[in-house]
Amino acid sequence: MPRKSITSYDVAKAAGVSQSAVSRAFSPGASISKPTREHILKVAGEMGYQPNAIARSMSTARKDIHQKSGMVGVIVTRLEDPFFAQTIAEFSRGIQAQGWQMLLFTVDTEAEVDTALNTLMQYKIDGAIVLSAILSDQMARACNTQGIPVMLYNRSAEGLNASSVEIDNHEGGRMAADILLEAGHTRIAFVGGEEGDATSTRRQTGFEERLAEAGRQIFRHETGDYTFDSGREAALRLFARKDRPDAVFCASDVMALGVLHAARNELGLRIPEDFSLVGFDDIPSAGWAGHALTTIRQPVRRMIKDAVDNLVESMESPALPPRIRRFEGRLIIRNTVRQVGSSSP
Amino acid sequence: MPRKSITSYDVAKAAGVSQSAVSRAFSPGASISKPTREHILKVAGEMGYQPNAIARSMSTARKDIHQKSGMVGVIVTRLEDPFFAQTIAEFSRGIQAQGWQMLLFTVDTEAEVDTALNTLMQYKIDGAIVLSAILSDQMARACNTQGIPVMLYNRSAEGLNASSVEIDNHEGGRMAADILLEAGHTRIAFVGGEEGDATSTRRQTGFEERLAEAGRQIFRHETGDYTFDSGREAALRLFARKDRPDAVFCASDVMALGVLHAARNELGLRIPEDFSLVGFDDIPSAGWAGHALTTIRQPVRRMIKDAVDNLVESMESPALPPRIRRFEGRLIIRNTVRQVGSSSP
DNA sequence: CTGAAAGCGCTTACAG
DNA sequence: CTGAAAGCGCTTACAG
Repeated sequence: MPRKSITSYDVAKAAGVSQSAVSRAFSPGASISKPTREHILKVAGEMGYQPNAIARSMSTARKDIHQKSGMVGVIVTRLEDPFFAQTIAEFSRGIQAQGWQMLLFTVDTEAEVDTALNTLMQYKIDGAIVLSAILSDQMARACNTQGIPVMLYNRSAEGLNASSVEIDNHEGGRMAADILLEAGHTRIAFVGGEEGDATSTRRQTGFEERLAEAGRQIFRHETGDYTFDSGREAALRLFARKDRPDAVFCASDVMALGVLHAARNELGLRIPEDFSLVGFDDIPSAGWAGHALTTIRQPVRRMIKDAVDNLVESMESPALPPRIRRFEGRLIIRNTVRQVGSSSP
Repeated sequence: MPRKSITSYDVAKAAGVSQSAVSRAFSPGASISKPTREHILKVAGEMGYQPNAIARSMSTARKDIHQKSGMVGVIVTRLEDPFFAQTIAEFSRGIQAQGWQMLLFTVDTEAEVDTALNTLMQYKIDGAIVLSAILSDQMARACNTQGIPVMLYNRSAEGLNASSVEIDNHEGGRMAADILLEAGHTRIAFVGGEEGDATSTRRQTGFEERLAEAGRQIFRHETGDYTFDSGREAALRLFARKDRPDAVFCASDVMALGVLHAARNELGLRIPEDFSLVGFDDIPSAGWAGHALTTIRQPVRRMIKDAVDNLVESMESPALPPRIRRFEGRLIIRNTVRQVGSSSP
């Protein structure tokens, strides 16, 4: 027995004004006298009236102007990953704080991003955030002609008409190499993401570059998929052979924790006595006492605030050109890297 | 230079048919001939036309019928918590699989749930999911009269006109007590959520009930807020005194991991040699090799599938009465509880 | 400041 | 099966 919800006409009748007046009472800058607005708001409150956001969005469509829905679409893969969970949580708060709603779309592979965005566009989102994935050139153009700004997070744009916010992966890779070289390591392994993964590739490139400056190169390369289990398996492979690495750099904390747990509890190795370990991201569990993972921290809060602010600006001024922003990571020294001098007898 | 997006009128003109025909071509069961539909779909495809979901939602509003938007609102607190991250990830996939979109609202305290729901209702959501929180009686009624079914997850309803899916917390508490009693423990502490937290209270009640049956009671009670840090602090308090517990049951895995890390790495205690530890939920990191936490598993997949299916049914048949569903947890024995007989010399 | 009216892009009885 | 038209609940020029 659902009843029809009450509309601005109902309120108008009850308040003895026109429907336009009711609409104006609920529009912040509208031209309406203070007493009229207050009276209407009072009557509306008593009746439990709430403006219909869908109808508002509908009527907001004008010639050559993108229809405003008040919603921003967010596309994410692997939401169960702590790094993304934290990211989505921050985005959600940030978007709400600015008065927008978040339409969330979960995708399993990067290939689905275009389709997801397409679906979201049918809902007339005012802007889109794509996490750790890239969209096609064609899709970027479609967003562009429809006046929908796109923000790439944890990826960068390169020629696509999209803003982006990401960590300086190359420099982060260099930092990781730095501390491992400083500790005197020589057989340094790298556990990265799958072949072609942009983030992992950049971290690796920076890492190798710094290694090369010291006359070294990666001792062994393993591939994972950013899950704990893939880190665990990489560790098993890494330490199965006789010539073991004396240090491991992982392209993410989650994988590093997989390495750490497998090494300590399945392989009986000590960290950092038997090998040093460095991660990337600084997710909450990296700091837990029993992990104390040395890692490269991403300033997530600042990065997300920047991303949200920039997207909001673009949604409000569609003419704004896209902006690419890169943040610096910071080395967080905890207990998984051998101290200089404390190693050799 | 955003261009106006193309509408069904544009397609109609290009295809030489009426606008109604275009609309029908995109409505699954509509009365339209196969050749006409195919022709329209072809032309539309070439033009890149996509129906406007907002307009569709608008025109779907009819007398005494709730306007369908195709969106379900989801309200969550603490999305950064692994348990909720996993939950939201599953909900997102489940909702999408059924053809709905997810409008996500993050809230900091339970008091904000009503307001959040109110906002979501302005967007004419077809249904709502509230995670680990309860809404007011009044709000439940408002949803009811507007024909919006509400699904409570991880909470139960009791008289509210809302469906719910949750674990049997009472029985889960009993299970935890069971294994601890069986291991021969006598000084059993409990780390729960804040005063009045429904979930924690139920787990505690079941736990105490089983303890009482064995002629025992809780040795010490600590309070946390479901965060890792609060578990850590509870452990510090618990083991600061001379008369220490020999077992700890935590109302969540996250808190149990806080206890575990603090005990091992800050207090120098061994688990289960110095005390046994049991958690609740079985989040992914509970199973990591270095944790191997004994816990009560929630069948999350099944629970969420059930919740989504039930909500979808209610959205499609508004007359359906709410349904309360409780799932059984399962004891997952790992390495944090002392084996029987291996304790005393 | 206020009201009457057009328009947003669809869906769906209503007639043919 | 098909088209003309009303209607969904708003916003916003346009006149007063």
